[in-house]
Amino acid sequence: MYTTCSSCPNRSACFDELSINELTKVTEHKSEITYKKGETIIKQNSAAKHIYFVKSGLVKVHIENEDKNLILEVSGKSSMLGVTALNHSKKYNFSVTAIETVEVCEINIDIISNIMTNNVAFSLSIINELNTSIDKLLSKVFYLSHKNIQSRMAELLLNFSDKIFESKTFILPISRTELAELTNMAKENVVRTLKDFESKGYIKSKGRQVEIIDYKSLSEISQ
Amino acid sequence: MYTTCSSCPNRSACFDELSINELTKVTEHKSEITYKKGETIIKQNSAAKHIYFVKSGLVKVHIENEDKNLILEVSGKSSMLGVTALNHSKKYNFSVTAIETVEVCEINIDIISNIMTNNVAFSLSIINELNTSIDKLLSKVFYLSHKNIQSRMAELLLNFSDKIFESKTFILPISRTELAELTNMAKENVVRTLKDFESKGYIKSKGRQVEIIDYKSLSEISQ
DNA sequence: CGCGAGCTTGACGTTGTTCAACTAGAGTGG
DNA sequence: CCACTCTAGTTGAACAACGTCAAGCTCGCG
Repeated sequence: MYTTCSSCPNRSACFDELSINELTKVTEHKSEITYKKGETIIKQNSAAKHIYFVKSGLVKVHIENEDKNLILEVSGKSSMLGVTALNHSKKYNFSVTAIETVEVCEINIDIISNIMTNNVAFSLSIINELNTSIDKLLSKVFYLSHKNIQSRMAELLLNFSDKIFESKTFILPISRTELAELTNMAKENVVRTLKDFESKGYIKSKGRQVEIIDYKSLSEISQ
Repeated sequence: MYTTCSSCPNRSACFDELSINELTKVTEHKSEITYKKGETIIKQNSAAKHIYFVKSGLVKVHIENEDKNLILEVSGKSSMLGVTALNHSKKYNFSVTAIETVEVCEINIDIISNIMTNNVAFSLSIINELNTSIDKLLSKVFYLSHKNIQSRMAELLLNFSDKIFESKTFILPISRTELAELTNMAKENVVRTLKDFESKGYIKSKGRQVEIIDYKSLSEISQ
């Protein structure tokens, strides 16, 4: 289903700064693409040609490495991906992969750059977006250096519940192994920690199905 | 010693995008301030009123927390500090403290914002700057999640040698405790790791004096 | 029905932290 | 000038947290 950017309900916030003409220009130059689970949207270190916007579905943003992967975050609709390639290297510094069926709008980076050079409000909005990314990364650095596995898992579950699914019950969109890559722990410890939370009555879970029972306790554990 | 921004040898890269008039405007509105060791330049969570530029000396960028501190990086001349407060919260998301005598230029954030709304090239340069910060944070996330203490300490020493002091011999600008906060290890392990490197002939050290002897081995350890 | 990927469990080993005690050096007041 | 104190640094031993390994299990799918 084709959507014009001017009427897209899931567009990123920075599009609010565009004029009618600019929105039309973006609409004309964008491609809407559907990725299936497991397909690569952005490949780390490749030359940046496009900026991507998630219309629907969930993706994982991750750093690839010979021995050990690292998932930075799981994000969904209205996410803007690839803006961090707007530096002198012009390369993506992470990979993005669909973890379910995902609709993405792909816009040539030159179109975006061109609009930025003519529309300061849009540039400022991009700056705001980048600063949000920096905030997230600062939280991640804190999360990795100051929290134990219980705390990291609790925070992860609350994050899924609050930010991604907006519900106390949800289906984990990723495997145990990927949960491990997202929380920086061994996959065995993902299992053990989830079991522990269940035995303490904080959650109910079966396979990927999760229900948050005791939000307050999880919140305290996650600090 | 008063310097005009147009002739400042240590100014940040984004100033290259300013017109003569804009440089004059910044020069007229900036304050040059000297901070002594231990003095706070930016306080985390305070309302952002200024952007800071380091003219000389070293600062530590850190996140404060009740029980455990976290140093993000040590930076020196030409660093731009506080741009990440250009988001809707308008608060600094970290603290910056002088670790030696530091000369700083302080510019009102409204002056910077005003120039950004009139000069797209400057905004784009700020975007580039922010993307460099993001790259650094991505490296930090990787560093924290994938490297052991030996590897982290080796990387830190090489970073001081290559980036900050540009010399095989240097004097550590921070205490063992702060080294621990920067590498996310116990201060006891900072001591042990340094001793270990010395016993293996990778470095020579006495107090804060360090000499890199076997760059190659340290580089391998740090990956 | 059997295969395989992902999941689960327990035992064990390693890494790194914590604790407690000790040392060295710098600053202070008598 | 010498005791005194205070902080930073150092050391070893005990301990906890977490990862690794190996084996067994489950469930969807051909």
